[in-house]
Amino acid sequence: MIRLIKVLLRDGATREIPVGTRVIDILNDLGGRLKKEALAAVVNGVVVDLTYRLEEDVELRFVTFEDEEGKDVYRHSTSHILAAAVKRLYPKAKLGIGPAIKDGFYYDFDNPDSFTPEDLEKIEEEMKRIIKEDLPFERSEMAREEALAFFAERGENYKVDLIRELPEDAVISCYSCGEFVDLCAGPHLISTGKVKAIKLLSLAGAYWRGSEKNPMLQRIYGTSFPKKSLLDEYLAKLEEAKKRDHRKLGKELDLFSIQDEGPGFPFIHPNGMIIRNELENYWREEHRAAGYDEIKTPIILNRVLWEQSGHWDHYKDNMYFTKIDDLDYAVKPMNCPGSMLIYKTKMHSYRDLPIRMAELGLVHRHELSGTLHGMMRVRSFTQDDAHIFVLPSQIKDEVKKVIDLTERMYKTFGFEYHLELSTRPENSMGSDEMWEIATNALREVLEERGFPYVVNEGDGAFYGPKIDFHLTDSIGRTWQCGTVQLDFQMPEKFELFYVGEDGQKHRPAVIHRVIYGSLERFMAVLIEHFAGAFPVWLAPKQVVVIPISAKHHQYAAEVVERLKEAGIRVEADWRNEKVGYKIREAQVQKVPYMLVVGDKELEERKVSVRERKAGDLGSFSVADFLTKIQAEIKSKAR
RNA sequence: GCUCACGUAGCUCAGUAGGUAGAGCGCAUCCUUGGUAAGGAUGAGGUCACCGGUUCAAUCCCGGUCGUGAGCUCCA
Repeated sequence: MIRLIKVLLRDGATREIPVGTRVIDILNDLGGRLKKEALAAVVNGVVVDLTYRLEEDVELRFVTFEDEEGKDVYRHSTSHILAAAVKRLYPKAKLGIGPAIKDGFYYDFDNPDSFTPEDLEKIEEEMKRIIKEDLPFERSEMAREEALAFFAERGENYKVDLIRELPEDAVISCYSCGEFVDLCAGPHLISTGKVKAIKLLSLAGAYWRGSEKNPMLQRIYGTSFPKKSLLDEYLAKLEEAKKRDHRKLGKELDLFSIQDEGPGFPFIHPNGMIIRNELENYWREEHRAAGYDEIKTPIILNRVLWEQSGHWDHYKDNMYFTKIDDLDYAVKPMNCPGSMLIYKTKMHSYRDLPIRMAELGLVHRHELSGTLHGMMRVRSFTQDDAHIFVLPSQIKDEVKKVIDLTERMYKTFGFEYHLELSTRPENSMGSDEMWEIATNALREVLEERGFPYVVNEGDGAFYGPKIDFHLTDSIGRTWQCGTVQLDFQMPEKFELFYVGEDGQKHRPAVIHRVIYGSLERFMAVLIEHFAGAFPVWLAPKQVVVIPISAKHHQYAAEVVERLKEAGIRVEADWRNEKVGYKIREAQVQKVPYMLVVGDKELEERKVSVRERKAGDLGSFSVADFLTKIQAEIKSKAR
């Protein structure tokens, strides 16, 4: 008598099937689209192979490429195909690891010779062959000793490493496709033929297990999709990202430059300064309204201060030093100590708190040369910093206000964002209790406000936990910009106090926070977000007047003059060229408005308005155009 | 910092199997006065990243330095 078990499917239906039935048999029974598209199954919340045998009553659902779990299985299986191809072509290559990642997968190899881009093409061809062979992925389990011997015999010392690190009771499984066998927890696709469209993308070095003490392996990145059209779409997205690269646009639009004479120290050109000043103006407006005072503190301060703040012990590797009259000084990597000193210059009553001190502070940090990246990752940058000195009872309320302000400002630019909470790092100061209290305070704010958030264990600042804002740009990439950090350490180190209701000295808490993060990075993100086509309020050049021929120069000059008087950033293109040529130039420079003036406009005292995206808007009087553009600037329309 | 690749005119890039270089765009001058994404002609512009080595001769080969890119690690 065969025992029957119950399977609860996603639609709520229950099936009775003989024990030991494979999930694929149920799938075949279900038929329909799912039968073609299912990649793996989830049994009681665990992702398994389609060949998995059911032994007890379970909840079962199938996953396709639409599901994250499905994508992961798909890409992970493709990484095995990559490894199999590399092993065929380069038998001496040793295997590292090969996981699925966002948008694709990678596999690390230790090969005596380094791979070249030509090798990548060969490997891709071999992968296609393996896919064509439609080799089944087969799971097998091994005892620990057996697995160690198996991989040791094949010279796979990295795999041996991995097995050694597995917990005693772990099930050690391997998957094979054809002659290729890899240590792997799985699950995998039914066979290599399931993979339709593949592309190897790049080649890079990566330390074994992410530690610079270990040997460097060669990492091959790639991606795969169940349809060629999806792969093409993804590759087009990569192209689009390349077109938006702020380093490329920064050059083309003459916004900034980075020179050999100052790696990581950006030069901001006149066009870039216009954007930056607009950002600062907007920032000051919002901060004034939110009750902040603005300060400015020195860039170079005495060593003693940095010892007191803890930076000397916890941040020295990232700091620059100098000597003045034989005394040691440091260039500030953060603005907080300066703010602490200003707080200490006078007595504060509990009635004065919260005190919100904002500073657009230029900081310098020695980042590793290999991490520098345009204006995203630099060695000197201006933080839109603020330090809020609060009574312990005001902490949560102030953190909420900071989140509100951040939300307001990000909305202006059209960014969506998500939050991450970072907890105590290794090299940090203060007692566990203090960290506990601070971390809980931040967590409570997040929970009370109902914000979903991710926790980054051990990723906080050395003086306190933090909430980071990761904003999402117009093509779905995320960037860390804003952060709110709660700090009980600096007030302690600097012996800050306020006089309480009881006439006694009490310790305030400090909230460190930035909204843009750094003006440099924020500008870079903006450039990529808008693909260089800035909203009118930010556009370095808002209007170009285009006279049709020399006859119209005088009228064009009048128009320019009127717009200039109204505060519009306007220029005319006086060059001896045809209209189409001048329009193309303005279009390429992404100027929001072009005003064409010729005989007709001269006669009617009007301008023909062309908008960079919408095209020809027809003719306007100068006054009407001014009303329109000024309204757009005022509302910061996007 | 580490691995690999790269560094030629303001920009984007070609090139020389070792004999000191070329295109397009841009710029200048001239012709053209033209109505919504490139009119034509002429010209200027480079110690081929820097320093050393090999060679009769190096932009090219070799070594080093600096810088850039893709990643690793790290972060606003």
